[in-house]
Amino acid sequence: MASSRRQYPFHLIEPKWQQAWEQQQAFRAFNPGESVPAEHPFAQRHGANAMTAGGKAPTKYYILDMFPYPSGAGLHVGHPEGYTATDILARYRRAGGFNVLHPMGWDSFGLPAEQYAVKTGQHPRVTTEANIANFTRQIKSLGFSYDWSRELATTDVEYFKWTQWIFLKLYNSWFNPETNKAEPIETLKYPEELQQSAADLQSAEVSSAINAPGSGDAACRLQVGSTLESARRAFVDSKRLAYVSEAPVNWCPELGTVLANEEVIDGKSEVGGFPVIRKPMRQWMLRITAYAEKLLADLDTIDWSDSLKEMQRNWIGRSEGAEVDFEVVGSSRCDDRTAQRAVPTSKIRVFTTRPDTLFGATYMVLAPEHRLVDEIVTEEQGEAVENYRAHTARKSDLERTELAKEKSGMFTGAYAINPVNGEKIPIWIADYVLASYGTGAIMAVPAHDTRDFAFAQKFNLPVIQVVQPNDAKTEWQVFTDDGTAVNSGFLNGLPTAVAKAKISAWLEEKGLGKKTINYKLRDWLFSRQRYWGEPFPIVWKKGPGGQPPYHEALPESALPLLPPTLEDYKPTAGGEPPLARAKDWLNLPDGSVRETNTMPQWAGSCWYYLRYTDAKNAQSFVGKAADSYWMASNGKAAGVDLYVGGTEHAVLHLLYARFWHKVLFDLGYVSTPEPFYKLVNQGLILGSDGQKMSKSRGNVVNPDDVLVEYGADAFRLYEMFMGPLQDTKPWNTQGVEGVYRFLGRVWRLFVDEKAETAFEQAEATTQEPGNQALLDLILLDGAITDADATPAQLKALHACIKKVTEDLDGMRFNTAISAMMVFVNEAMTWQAKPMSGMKTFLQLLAPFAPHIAEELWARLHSTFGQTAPSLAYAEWPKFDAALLVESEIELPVQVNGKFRETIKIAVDADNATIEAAAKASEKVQMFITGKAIKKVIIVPKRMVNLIVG
RNA sequence: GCCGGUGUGGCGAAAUGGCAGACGCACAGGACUUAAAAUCCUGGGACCUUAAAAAGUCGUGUGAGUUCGAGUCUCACCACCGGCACCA
Repeated sequence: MASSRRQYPFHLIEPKWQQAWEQQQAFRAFNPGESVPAEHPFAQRHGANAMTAGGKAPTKYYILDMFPYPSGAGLHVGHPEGYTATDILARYRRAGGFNVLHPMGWDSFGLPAEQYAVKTGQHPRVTTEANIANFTRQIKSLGFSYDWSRELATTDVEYFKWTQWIFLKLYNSWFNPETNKAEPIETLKYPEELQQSAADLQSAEVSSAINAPGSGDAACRLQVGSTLESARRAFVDSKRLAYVSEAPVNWCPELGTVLANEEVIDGKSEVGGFPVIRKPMRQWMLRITAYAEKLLADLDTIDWSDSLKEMQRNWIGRSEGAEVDFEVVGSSRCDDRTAQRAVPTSKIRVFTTRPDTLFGATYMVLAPEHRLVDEIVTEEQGEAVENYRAHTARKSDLERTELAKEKSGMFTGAYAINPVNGEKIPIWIADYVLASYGTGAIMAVPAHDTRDFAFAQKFNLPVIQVVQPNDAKTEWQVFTDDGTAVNSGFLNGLPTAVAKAKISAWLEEKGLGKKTINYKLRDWLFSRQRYWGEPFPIVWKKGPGGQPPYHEALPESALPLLPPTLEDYKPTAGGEPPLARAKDWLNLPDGSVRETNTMPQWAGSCWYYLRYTDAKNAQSFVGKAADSYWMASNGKAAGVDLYVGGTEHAVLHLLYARFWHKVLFDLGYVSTPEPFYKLVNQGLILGSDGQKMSKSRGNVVNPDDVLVEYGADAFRLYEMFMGPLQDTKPWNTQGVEGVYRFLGRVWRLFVDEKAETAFEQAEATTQEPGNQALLDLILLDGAITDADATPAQLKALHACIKKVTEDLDGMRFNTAISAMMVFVNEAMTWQAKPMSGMKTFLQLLAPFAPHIAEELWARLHSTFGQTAPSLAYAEWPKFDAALLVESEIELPVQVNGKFRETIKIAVDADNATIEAAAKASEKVQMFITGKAIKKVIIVPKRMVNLIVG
């Protein structure tokens, strides 16, 4: 397989041009206000003052790759697929006259470096930096046109300082439902009872004022005897976009940390596949649910693939329905605590998407964790219910999922009244009802819900039909679609949609319920029990008079908050996060202690695209001018113009980043509501066996090896030639050989054969392997002259310009490359090669294979005594449609819709001429002689179809 | 189960409703060479017929439909890939 002879000296050309680009900082992007050095190619194209106050700044084009986690394994061939696509487009846009921002950086917090630290005691920063160095080397060897002056890593102190700063903004903001946006916490008004004096304070009233989701714990803290101050604090804390929750979380014992819902797959950790259990813990949460509606609605304003938008929609999970109150009857086990309540909790609120089936509700189910369970359970059922609750509490998510086939539950002994018909229905608890969705309680309509039906079957509960399928043949049992209401009193005969509207209005009128929208989206669990992450800029103060401690944010001036240096990176023996080991860091002089959790890896990636626009700003996370220039709305486009990365981030990174961006937008720190206008997912590259690449399968391809053998240009070209960017496709090393041969043909199209031989001989005998001077032995082919191109040559060239340009606009890299192959195949046959046309071809090739294009471009100019302008900034060629017009075309002729022959005919021939020519064709004659021609269909310039009978 | 996507030669793929398989890989034959490599040229969906060809028939997962004409549009189904999954 190894080629014994290089197709062309890429091993000299590629390092040469990579150095040249670096030396002149060719791909440095200039910010508004910057003056450009006169010798920089950007200045030569756009003027040195283009970016200064009076200058005419070119339109920006922000093209971004998802930055990688710098793992110890180094780059695999999947990374450069996206990077090559974006690089080609970045170079294409630069040639098109745009000011292109194309940066690269590192998502460098993360678990592997920490696990290595736990094992070896090596500081994660050391590992991380070594890995970044390796990634940098690999990425640079591919000749990408990144602006390295903007390089950043999420682990940089100067970067995570601002990550912490954004956290403070979240902490110090609340979502105002009236203005429908986030606002500084200062605009939050206390409810009336908290404006009064402490003496008037009734804890029950305060509880009722606090109804934000996830605020149950805050309410718990409001015991009788709270001071006004702590009550107010609890109220404010319950509204913050970053808040503390004591709810059950996904705890992964193996990883020693909690995980976000999104990081748990089938009850196992996404990383490592370890079991995850539910465990109540104190955690930091971000109130992403406040943005559910905006995150959903704004999907319509951005250009992402349908499948990706759909994934986000499903994850947000909006559903419209109604909340209905059911009165509880029967005995209530009143202990001292509940007896004191001013208003007995005699109502159970449920959420349903099918209020039209209310007449069919034959029982109710509460989640086992529902807070009313204790109050309604009867004496006789007390123990059984308690046992059931204990049993489900022990279950992990995995067990809950695995046991889902078999429903379980327990009768509480209590009954509720169905508000529409006064029927008494039993109240059960069951773990198929989730505490965290809706109200944590449902009305069960077993006739028209598969889960309720299964439950009713198991526990012998009645099933009443209330919807009649419109198709009479359909069985009504477990019919969950729309139909017509039956056995439903005043709803009878109404189609489902109408019945829903009518019952909703009726409920609202009677004060029994109201229309409601629910979301599957949960708040984002934002803390991790790890070392290698951003520490929270939070301290815990001692509560006055023996009250529980409360949290307080550090001032911005205290940022960055650095993590302490540790000897041992393991969690403490008591299960505290590793930061708790650093006693002098942990404990502050005034007796307060620092938060020991750290932020998840997603934090840093939520805003890195903003930092790139102003990477060195020491005053602000991003400057106003930089933000509004690079993230500006260009007509409809807003934010990053093109973002390319893998689908694995469809709901994690891409949802979190949109959320942060919207908060920053609401608070006035950024100028656009969405971060990424167009998003494209590159497909997976499989091993040559068609399997996912993995070490265990031994099918991993290392780019370094490919580069040694074929060079960066061939590697880039192959990655793009394999197929459409979005598709999953297998790697085939012989395919690399194919594009490598193509580059060899390009080389031989330009280079004199004898000079090539002389070069090879000299290289074989030289002592210096990388001797650049040898390249001077290369002379161009004498057939390249400054003579005019022939019409045929111009046609071939302009067809190529047209195809490559259109395909680049549509991101069809594979067909663009094939168009260049067609051109080269034809040009190889030319006796005389016109210099101007050859130059133009190099411009087309340059985005794909920049090194060989630069080398030949430079040689072409110097051979003809010209100074070569920068290829990277040379104006993209335009095609001349007039040159592509044919005087005569081949027209396919069909008889009865079957292709029979092509005829040559003038383009502008009229229909009569075409018909005559078609009939005259010898082959066509065979099929039409002796038959009557019934009809002739002529599509100009397309085809002729003769219908005979 | 629900949602989204994909099915075209030996392989990667290409085709505004109009000549299916461009371009490339692998393969076969030839030229060059003492020979090989590299390079250059030629061939190539299947079937049928033939000494060879020409001609012909079939052919884009399966089955229907729309149309003068369908890989492309519509409906039903099958397979594979990705996502979600007790969300009321």
